[in-house]
Parts: sequence; structure tokens; C-alpha cells
Amino acid sequence: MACEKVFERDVRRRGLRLTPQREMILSVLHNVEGLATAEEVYGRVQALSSAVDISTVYRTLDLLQGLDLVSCVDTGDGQRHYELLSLHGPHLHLVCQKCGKVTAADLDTARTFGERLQGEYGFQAAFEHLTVTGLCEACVADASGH
Amino acid sequence: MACEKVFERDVRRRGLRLTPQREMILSVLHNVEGLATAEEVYGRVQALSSAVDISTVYRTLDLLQGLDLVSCVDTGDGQRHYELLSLHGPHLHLVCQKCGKVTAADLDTARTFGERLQGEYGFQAAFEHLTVTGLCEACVADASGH
DNA sequence: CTAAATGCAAATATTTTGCAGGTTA
DNA sequence: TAACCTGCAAAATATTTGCATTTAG
Repeated sequence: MACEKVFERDVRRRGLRLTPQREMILSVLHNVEGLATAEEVYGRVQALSSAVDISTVYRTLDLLQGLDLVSCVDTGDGQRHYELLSLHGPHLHLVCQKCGKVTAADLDTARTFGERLQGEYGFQAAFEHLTVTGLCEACVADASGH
Repeated sequence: MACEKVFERDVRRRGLRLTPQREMILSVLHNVEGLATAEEVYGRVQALSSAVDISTVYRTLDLLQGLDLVSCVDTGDGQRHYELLSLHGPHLHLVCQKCGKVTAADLDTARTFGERLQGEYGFQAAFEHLTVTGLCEACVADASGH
């Protein structure tokens, strides 16, 4: 099912309403590649309709999170980053400390890690929201270059 | 070498000064078990001397981070958490989404995970600052209980 | 003596909230 | 028309900064 339809269905199911603002915000999230901050979403929505307020953006992002259509990632730069889940499905994020680049990585890479945490600490890790910091390929090459 | 001595040496080496405020903040970090927010450190320092300002706490925590004596952890609750590294050495953190409990886990649990990220994405992960969210043993038991 | 550190207050930055008025179903 | 949603403004939260004064070395 298309994302808009899922959204419409889930919104209606809860007795909530489909407003132009909500549709615009969802549409913007579709056109953003990767992560976007609330401020970035706000900027793009304003290009469509300048009267939309940033508090509406925050409220809608919260709503979309509640519906599991959007996931929130903390990259440690002081701003929350959001992304549409329907596009790629759950995955984890690799954030480069040097250049800030964010890479999506397959959840399976963390499988044995999860098993060890489960076995050794009884901890059930939720990797869908995991953010790993470190150095991306390019920055590792740079660093070892000199 | 005792932590205070390491601190004194590192501070002097940089032409910086050993002030009562800095000693108190370091001492507080020693007596805290696990992670503490700047606010918590501030509270405990105030018990020792009420004139210390929270901006001094932030500045000192930054300094200690620069000296690799303190590490900063973002548990995703909107506040940064700090801890003395010298006590336990580098490790990663498991944060329970339900009860908020923070568990320290051995870096080695992430070894194969790191190798896979390196191999598949060329990404060099810095696990010393990794925070994994999920459910702790007690909360998993709770959840499966009903 | 003097560069560094502090306390204070004000500024920042991000996100949240209260409320009166507008809108969707 | 009734509950929901929005824009606006103001509040809340966490952290940082400018600056005059104090202090360690």
C-alpha cells in the first residue's frame, strides 16, 4: 500500500484528521533523501505553503512516529533527525564523527552483537534506532594518509 | 596513578590551573556511581561549596573530556550524561527504554559487529561512546509475563 | 604580576505547550 | 457542529558565551 494511503487509513482509524499540513509534511519526507531535521522539514514545507508553523511540524512528526511511519534518530549533534520508515524499512545508522555523513546499514550486521548482549546481559537490543559513531571509509583513508 | 594526580599532571602540562572548583568536580565524579548529568554534578558540588556555578561545571566537564578522563554519553533523554573513565575503562552502555536503567557492557561484545561494519561499509566504529537502547532483563521478563 | 578561571547574567538553540480561532468529517 | 488541528506566542530545557572580577602559579 502506498504510504499516503497507509497514513490516511491509520489517521482515520484513530479518529484523527487528514489536513493539508499533514499531507505536505508527509510529502516532504518522501522527497528528502535520508534523514531530515524538523527545521529542514519546516523549510521545505514552507516552500509549499509559507503559513505552516514549526510547531505543527513537530506535532506531525510525533504523530508519524506514533504510527511507526517515521523514525527518529539522534546523531548526537543536538538535533533530532527524522526519516520515513516505509522507504527502506528498519536499519541502523553509521554517523561519521569527522564529516558528519550518515550511512544506513543492514540490521543483520548487528545480529551476533545482539545475541551476545542477550546472552551476557539479558538485554534485548532495539537496533532499529541504533546510531553508531565512528569514521566513514573516506575519513579513515584521509586519517591514515598522513 | 591516582586519578587526581593524572588530572593535576595533565592540567599543569597544558599550562592550565588546578582550582578548588575543578578538584571538587573531579571528586564528585569519583563518588557518583555510573553516569551523572551536569545538573547532578552541579547539585553535589553545591553541597560542598554553594558558590560554584553550573557554567563552571560544564566548562570543567568539557576540560575533563579533552583530557580523556571523562566520557560523555547521550542516552537520548535530552540530557548528556558524564562519567569518569579511569574507574572502569572504555565500555559501552545499554539503556533500557522502559525503566531507564543503564548497564555498562564489555567492549568485546561488539567486536564481530565492528568487524562487519568495517568489512561491509568500511566504517570504523567508535564503540567507546556507543549507547544501545532496548529492554533490560527485568523489563523483558515483565513484558513476556502477560 | 598576568594569564587563566570563575560567577553572573544574558544569549542560544531546540522542542513543547496554552489557547483562541479555524477546519475536517 | 463538535472534536480536532493550527498558528501564534510564550514557556521550558539544556547548554554556551561575554565580560568584569578574582585567583593560581
